[in-house]
Parts: sequence; C-alpha cells; structure tokens
Amino acid sequence: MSDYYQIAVNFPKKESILTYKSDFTLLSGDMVEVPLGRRKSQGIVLGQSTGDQIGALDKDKIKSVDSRVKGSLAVGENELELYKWMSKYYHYSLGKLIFDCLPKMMKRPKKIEFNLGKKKELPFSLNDEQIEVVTSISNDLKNGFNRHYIHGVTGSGKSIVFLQLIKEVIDSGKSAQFLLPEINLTPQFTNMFSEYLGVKVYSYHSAITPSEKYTIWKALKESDEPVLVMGVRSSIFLPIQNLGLVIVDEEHDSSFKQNDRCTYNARDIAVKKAQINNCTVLMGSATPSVENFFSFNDDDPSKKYYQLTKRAASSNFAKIEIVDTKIKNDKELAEDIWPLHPKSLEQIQERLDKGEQVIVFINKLGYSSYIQCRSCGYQFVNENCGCENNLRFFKAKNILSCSHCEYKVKKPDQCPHCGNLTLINKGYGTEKVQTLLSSLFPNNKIDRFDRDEIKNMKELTTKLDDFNAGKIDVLVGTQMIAKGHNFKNVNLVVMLGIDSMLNYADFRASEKAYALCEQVAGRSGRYSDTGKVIIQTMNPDHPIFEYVGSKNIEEFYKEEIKLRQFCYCPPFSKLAMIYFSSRFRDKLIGVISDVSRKLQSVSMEYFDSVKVYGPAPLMIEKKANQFTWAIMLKSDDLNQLHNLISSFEDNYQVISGINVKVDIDAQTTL
DNA sequence: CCCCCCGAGACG
DNA sequence: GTCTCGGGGGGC
Repeated sequence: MSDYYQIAVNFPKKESILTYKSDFTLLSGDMVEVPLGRRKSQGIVLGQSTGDQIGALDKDKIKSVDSRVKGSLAVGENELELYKWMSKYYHYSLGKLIFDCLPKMMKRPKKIEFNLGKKKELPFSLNDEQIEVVTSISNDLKNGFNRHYIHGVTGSGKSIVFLQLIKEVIDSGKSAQFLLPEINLTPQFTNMFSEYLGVKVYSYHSAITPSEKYTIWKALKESDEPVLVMGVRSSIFLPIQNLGLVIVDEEHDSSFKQNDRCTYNARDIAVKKAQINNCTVLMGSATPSVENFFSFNDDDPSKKYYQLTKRAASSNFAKIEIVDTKIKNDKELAEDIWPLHPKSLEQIQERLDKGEQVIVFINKLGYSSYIQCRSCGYQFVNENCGCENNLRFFKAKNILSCSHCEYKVKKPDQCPHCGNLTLINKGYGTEKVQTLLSSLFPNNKIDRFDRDEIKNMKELTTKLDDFNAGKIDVLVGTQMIAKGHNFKNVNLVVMLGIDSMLNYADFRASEKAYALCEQVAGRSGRYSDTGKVIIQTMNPDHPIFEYVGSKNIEEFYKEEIKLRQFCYCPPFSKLAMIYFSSRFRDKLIGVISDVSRKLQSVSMEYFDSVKVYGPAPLMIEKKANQFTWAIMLKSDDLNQLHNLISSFEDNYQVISGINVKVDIDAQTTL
C-alpha cells in the first residue's frame, strides 16, 4: 500500500507542487529524488495529499518517489512555513525557492573553524538612554513575537545595546540571529561579539565556500545549544534552533533586497521569521527607511520605537558645512585642484597639520567618468552589451570599463574615430581625487578604499588596520568607507558627488541621499568635539541639507511622508513591478502594451484599488543585449495587488524570446 | 525528400 | 530548468 504526497519540485514554473506516491513513509520537509518527465529532479515533501488532490489526477499518471536524498538536510517545519509564505508573497516557485536557498549538498564537507567566544565581562557601562532601551526590549524577550526599532544617531552605541540583548538571549538558553547588509562590516562585529559571548559565533557571507555553508547549515540543524549567527541577507534562511531574537542592523540598506531570482527583502523576511518562531525582532539604523519609520510610529502596541540621541564618546555632533561649488566669477575658478573646492582643501591642510586624519567620500570609482576626443568629440561607450553607457576610465590599470556590467577594454592611445592623440577626461572618481591629493600633499600618505582597491577580506582588514594605526593620512573612498566604521582620529570628512543622487528621478532619491549624507557624516568626530563634515554641492538649497547633521531628524521624515502620501508611494501604497525582457524590441513593446491594457481593464473591473502605470522602458533600457520594459502596479490593498498579479500569471500565454519577472516591493520604479 | 533548427508545451 | 515533439524552411 503506497501513500500519496505533495512535493515541491525544483523547477521554475509557479505551480511547482506535484503529486507522487511512495512505498516508504515520508515526512514533511524530507528531501527526495523524483522522476520529472524523462529526467530526475529533487523535491521537498510538503505532506500527504488530500483526497481531492489525488482525485483531480489520473491515478496511473502519478509516479513514484525514487529515494530520500542521502545525507540531505530535511527542511524544518518553521523553515517550510517561511518558504511557503515567501513563495506566495513574491509569486515565485516554491520548489525553486527552497533549492535556491539551501546549500549545495556536499559528500565530504570541509571542516570549518568555529569562532568560540571568550565571554569576557563587558568593560563599558551603558548610558541612561541605552539602559532604558535595553530594559524595555529585554522585558519583551519572553513575550513571543514583538517588534522593536532603535533609531540611533551614528556613534550612539547601538552595537552595545545589541550585544547586551544578545547576551541576555543566550543566557536564557536561546540563539540569536544578527543580519547586516554587507560583508565589510562583518570582521569588526564578529570580533566584538565573540569577545563577550561564551558561545559559538557563526559568520555567513558571500566570501565563504559552498562547503562551509553546508557545514554551518548542518551544525545548526543538529545542535540546539545557543549560538550567535551573523550574516548577510541569505543567512536569514539558516535553520537556527531555539531562536530567541532576530536583529536587523542598518535596516534601511538596499542590499537586503535580492534582485535576481526570488526578489525577497531579508529585512522583511526577518520579521516573518520572528513571527513564525514566536520571538522578538529588533531593527536598527541611524537613518530608518521611511517605510519603517512610518510603520513603527503608529499606535500598535506590539511595535516599539526608540531613539538614541546621544553620542557615546563625544558630546557634540560633527558640524555640517555645505559648500556651494557653483562658480560665480573667474576668481573662484580653481581648475588645478578640481574637483576639490578651495574651502575643502584649506581645511584638509589644517587637519593634517594637527596630525589628524581625513576621509574624502566619493560615490564614483576610477579616474574619470568618461573620456572624449578633443578633435572630433568621440566618446567611448559600451557597444558590447548595447547599454551605450559611457565607459569609466581607470588610469592605473589603463582600462575603460562599464559600471553596469563586466565589460572592459584597454584604453587606446588615439581616438579610434579620427586618430587624434588628445583624449580628455570628463568627470572624476576616487582614483582621480587620490592622485590629486597625492600631488598636493606629497609628504602625506594618501590611500584609497573602494571596490577597485579592495577585493577580499584580507585587503580590507589590512587597510583598515593601517588607517587606524595612522599609517595613512587621507583615505579616499566610496560607500565602503561610509558604513559602520569607527575611526578615532578622523574629525574631517569631505563629501563629493552627492548631486548625482539628488537629481535621480525616483521617489526614494531624497531618502537615499539623506541616508548617505548621515552615514558619511557619522565617520567624523566620533571621539572629538571638533568634528566637521564638508558637503560639496551645486544644489546648496536642496531641502535635505536642512536636515542632515542630526538636527530635525524627525522633521525630515515628516516632510518625506507628506510627499509620499501626495504621490501615492510606499508606505501609502504597496508597489510591484512586472519586467519584460527580450532581444527583440518591437515584439517586446507589442507584448507589454497588450498586457498593460489587459491589466488596466481587469483592475478597473475587479481590483479597482490597483493603479497600473506604464509600460515604459527601464532607465537602462538595453543591457547584455536585452531590452527591458516594465509595468508598475500600486495599491493600498495588498490582497487586490496580489490577486491582480495572480490573474496576470494565470492568463499570460508564455511567448518565446520574452522573459517575464515579477518584483514585489521593488526598489527601482518607473 | 530528408534533416535540422527553433518554438511550444509538458513535467504528477 | 530540461527534454521532446513537430512544423517549417532550406539543402541536396
């Protein structure tokens, strides 16, 4: 007598749940090998089939499960519930989702070194603000699912609050999960946390091998001793037993969002995971996302919002100076120090004279944004993938490379169009500013901190150690330098290039620019009262500059929320995108226009809260020789939004050569 | 007349 | 995703 089972099979179609029979008993969560067409595939057992599910099928067609996968990790009940919720919410195949998230099975997995904590006593005491927050959250740790948010200015000691709470959770015999946006934050946190916790601290990020991932997965699965798991977005799927607390640090950061495959946001999954595991979730940021600021400042008593307004190690915040870089007369023209403004240069000099260190922030890599022939005006663009973007110039490597894809070429000595030898640099990046500063301050060590210069964890720690040890005087860097780091001797930060973010046509542009300014500013004057931040801009009157620098924090959010309400943007609506990609532009436009019209009429008739926008091409319409257009959907009724998308998926006839992708809570919009 | 390539559709 | 089937077009 064989039983029938519902199995989520690893294939991409949305309906990936198929019925199989089995002569041996299976439990939900088991990983099995099953026949699929004429080949084999793997699946996860969801449970026994109901009579209806079997009845709907021709019994002779139901195939038998081959075997249980040897050495496989069964998927636990809580994990399965999370995957099922994600599959529905993100409109993504359950089978493929699970196999995307699970580590690859290893026959002979490599052993890893566990970072066993030292359990030292905390050497610091908390201030009144911190104590209040810790007390309030710790009172809630035994109350099942609840949500907390710490909005703490940079340097206010959020990490110490996190550490204190993790310690309490671990002392109570449960485990904690700590999510953070990027790999470059991991070493300082792992070091700090493992000093003071007497348990295993696991670190899970993109630099660890599949074998190590498998080992961590297995270790967590097989043990219920308390641990701390720190990691990037994908670590949210680790099967932590006895979960007592989930922390999301830098909650606003967009790298929690996955943009390929299932478009989940680990920050939101963290909340769902805490709910399923009936535990506390704590989010923190110096610059909350507008969505969460809004969500946590309502009257729901199961959500609590705290502010940390005092800096732990200094009494003042860095002063912000907005430097207007528009040139009003020839006297102000200072081409030889471009893109630095004389005011910035003067203050860099002053700080270096005092023996202090300086950070210069620029959100662009390389030596110039593009190069152009002085004679015929020829510009080097990426013709390879068709995106037609200007190629950035990297002087030391003498290459031109595309910032949207892998494409790069050697820089020719003459214009390929007219043969002229004079190619001029336009725009700037970190390499240019480093070169400039090196020539202006020949007696100081000027170094660079960006993706171009730092390719692995070792280079990262070496450079940070060198900077902290005073071997570097000025560090020129990108976003990489703006997050989390705690520099003792930096009291001046100069910020260039914010203008390109302010002019960006996206409803989140202000929020992003504001957050970046705050993060960058937070590197200055952490241990001093003379901290200063210079922001060079051509738009000194832009409203965000009224709020940067820790005054009027709430005012920024209140203003921004008004605008969001006015334009029917999140948090006042839920937003989804449907992308269509193809090599054939005309065919693509035809298809997406039809779909858009249909969605328009279906929403009018059945889901009238959903607004349909587009179709329109993406900002970069062509990439890797594929054109992409999109339809945007907005609604204040989540169910209607989901139902409209489902009705589209049910009725859309697959057209070959056209790729369709749904993105719920998309970061980029039309 | 045959073969190859591409698009469509199934997969329990 | 992967595999198969079948129709249309091109080559012999």
